[in-house]
Amino acid sequence: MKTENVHIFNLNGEDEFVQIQNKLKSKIDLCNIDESKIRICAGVDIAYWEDAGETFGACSIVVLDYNTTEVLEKVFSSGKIEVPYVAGFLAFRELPLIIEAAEKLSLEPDVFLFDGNGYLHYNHMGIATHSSFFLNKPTIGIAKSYLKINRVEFKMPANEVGAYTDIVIDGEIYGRALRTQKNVKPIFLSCGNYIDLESSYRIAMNLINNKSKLPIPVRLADLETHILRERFKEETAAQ
DNA sequence: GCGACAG
DNA sequence: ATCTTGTCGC
Repeated sequence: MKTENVHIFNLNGEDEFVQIQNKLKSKIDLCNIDESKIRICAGVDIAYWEDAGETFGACSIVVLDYNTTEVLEKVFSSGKIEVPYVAGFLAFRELPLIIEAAEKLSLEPDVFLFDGNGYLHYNHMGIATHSSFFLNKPTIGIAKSYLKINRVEFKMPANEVGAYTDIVIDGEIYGRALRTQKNVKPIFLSCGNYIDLESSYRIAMNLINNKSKLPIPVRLADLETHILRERFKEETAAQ
């Protein structure tokens, strides 16, 4: 699948990162979507490892039939990670591998689910939102831990599958603490882009089974990156 | 110096 | 994210 050429690479420092975020932020469109038109969905994740003092990563995108959750396609990419992890700038670290993998897709997913936040971000520009500008598709953010913004804590949702509490910061809904399994900590859902929160919620819940608290596409991508890491670890170490 | 900190 | 064994709870 073809990705949009949004320049974000070869940037110098966090000041330029913020400039890019501000520029893209103004183009965010949390529009309503027609869920009945969703046929295929995708999960995106990255795993890391160290070798000779350098950091490497493997990205996996797993494409599923939205209705049957049958796996339709898997693509990956791997390589040296050049950008350090800094909370708030995850996209600049992970996007190169994500784009490389997305370019290998023969299918065009109707929606992408990311391991990380979207609109629930200091600058509304978490990885799910930022990625949408390359993919030109609706995206959803699924984080496993809470990113606190302006010292606002989230309210723990009821202990029932599907229960949630909205995360409101300065009067604006940023995302949702969502219970996808009973007796399991909630996940943190937010719009990526080109989609509304209610649709994001329904899509995420439609992709939950009793195997994981994560939506199936994200969970499968997570598992896949671990397999890829074992494979590439040996290949890079052998050289 | 200390705490915060998506992945 | 990753390093890692046992162990508490349903």
